[in-house]
Amino acid sequence: MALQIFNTETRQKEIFVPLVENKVGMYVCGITVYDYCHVGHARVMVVFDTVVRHLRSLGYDVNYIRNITDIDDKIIKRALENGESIQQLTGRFIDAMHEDEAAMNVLRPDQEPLATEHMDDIEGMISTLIEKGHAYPADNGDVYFNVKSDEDYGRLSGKNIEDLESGARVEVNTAKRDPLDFVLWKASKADEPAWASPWGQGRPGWHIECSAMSTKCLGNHFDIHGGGMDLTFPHHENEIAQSECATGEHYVNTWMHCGFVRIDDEKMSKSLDNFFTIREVLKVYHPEVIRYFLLSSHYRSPVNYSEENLNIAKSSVGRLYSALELVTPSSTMVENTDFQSQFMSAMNDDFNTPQAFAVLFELAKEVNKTQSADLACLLKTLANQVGLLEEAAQQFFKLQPSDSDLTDEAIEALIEERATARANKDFARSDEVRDLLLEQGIELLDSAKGTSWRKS
RNA sequence: GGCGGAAUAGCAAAGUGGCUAUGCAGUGGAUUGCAAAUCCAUCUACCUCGGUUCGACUCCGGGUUCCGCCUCCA
Repeated sequence: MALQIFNTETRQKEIFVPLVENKVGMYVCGITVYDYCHVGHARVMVVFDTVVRHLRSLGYDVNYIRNITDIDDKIIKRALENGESIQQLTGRFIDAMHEDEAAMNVLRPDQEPLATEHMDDIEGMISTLIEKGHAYPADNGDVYFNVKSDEDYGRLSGKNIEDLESGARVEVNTAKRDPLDFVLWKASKADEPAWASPWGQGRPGWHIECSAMSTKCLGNHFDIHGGGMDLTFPHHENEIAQSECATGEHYVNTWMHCGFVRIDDEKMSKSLDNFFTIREVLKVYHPEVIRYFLLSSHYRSPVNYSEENLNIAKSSVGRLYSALELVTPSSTMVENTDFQSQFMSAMNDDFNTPQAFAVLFELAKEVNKTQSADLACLLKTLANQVGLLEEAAQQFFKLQPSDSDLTDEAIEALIEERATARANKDFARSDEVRDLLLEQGIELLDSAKGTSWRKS
């Protein structure tokens, strides 16, 4: 089964055909760095990381670009509040973002362009748009994109200009010729950071940086562009308008958008102040549990953040690891099994991770039953393709975040003591030790090979 | 108001015009000194009303409810 991807623009799954054979150019809208990343950001990171991993496993040479927005109104405001420079603020949160990603097994993109480092490209694209009559400098020093000059405007989000006009909110900005026009270049006030431009001191509008940087990194026309669903309109719609009006070429073949993380059936977002940061959640759950949770529903569906659902994810990942704890994977994988082809088919069907997970569970059952080290290797290999089961199995169960104060040495000592008691058939003491450890969230598992432990 | 997406067992979540999805939890059994893990068996489903069909959870139409975008948002 060939890879099919749901394209937001056509609202259907399409067989993926890259522009250049065996190569994929992919751009994903990253985050604006003025705070810690939350679980909603984590989903975008994990989903597109999984997309890239799968494309690579299919043999594509992927050039994965994800930008960082390091200049905008919120950044300016937050830096002012904190009494620090913009560079200090963004630098801190870029580092924090990289830590969070690394924790969740998210591979770094090939390039992470910063808006502030591409002012020339941004300026160039704005100039071209003005030359071609698609943009105009206004009296207040701003430069706007003229939406009416783009006949195709609205095709990604399925909106038409008339509907947008009738639904337009009260426009306070009178410098625009039309309420639908959006800003490409913002004139700066006296105390704001500014870059020189033919239109005076200012900074870029939000949408233009992605058009300029994606074109710079991937060319005028590339394969895949992704982001969260909330970016479909206006951000990506505006990107298409800017890019296609500037270059005269088709901009992007496949648009991918991932669904929201919800809390109590509401979108997790900064403006609703109902978010959990990645680092908060990592204090309670192992990174692979979070990763599993985020991939346990299809990327376009909403996923509900709750303790119950995280706990389900924890138990589920535990089941997969149990198989690998029971059977040490060999170094030779069995190729061309049904499991492998089912797994690949699921992933080829618009990255159907829940279906792929079902295959992993069936494979885990088979590993448990047959004790096949080769199948265990297959399980690990396939799971690795979606960034799971990368830990040593024994380690996974010991690395669960918990409140226990016991050191590994203390646990091992108690296990020793219990072993002696058991050898002497002192089962009362043996059970005492088991209960003692259980109170600390430590579970003991006896087997022919001896006693192992895990944090519950 | 415009546009778009959802409704599946206790919970989570795929999928299909007729055949056990899967995971978590529950129940019974095997195993265990006792447990856990594992294996076997097992109970709970497809929002509602019509239509098409030999047959619909799956297709079509009307409802209902929920969510998102239309302002910054991943």
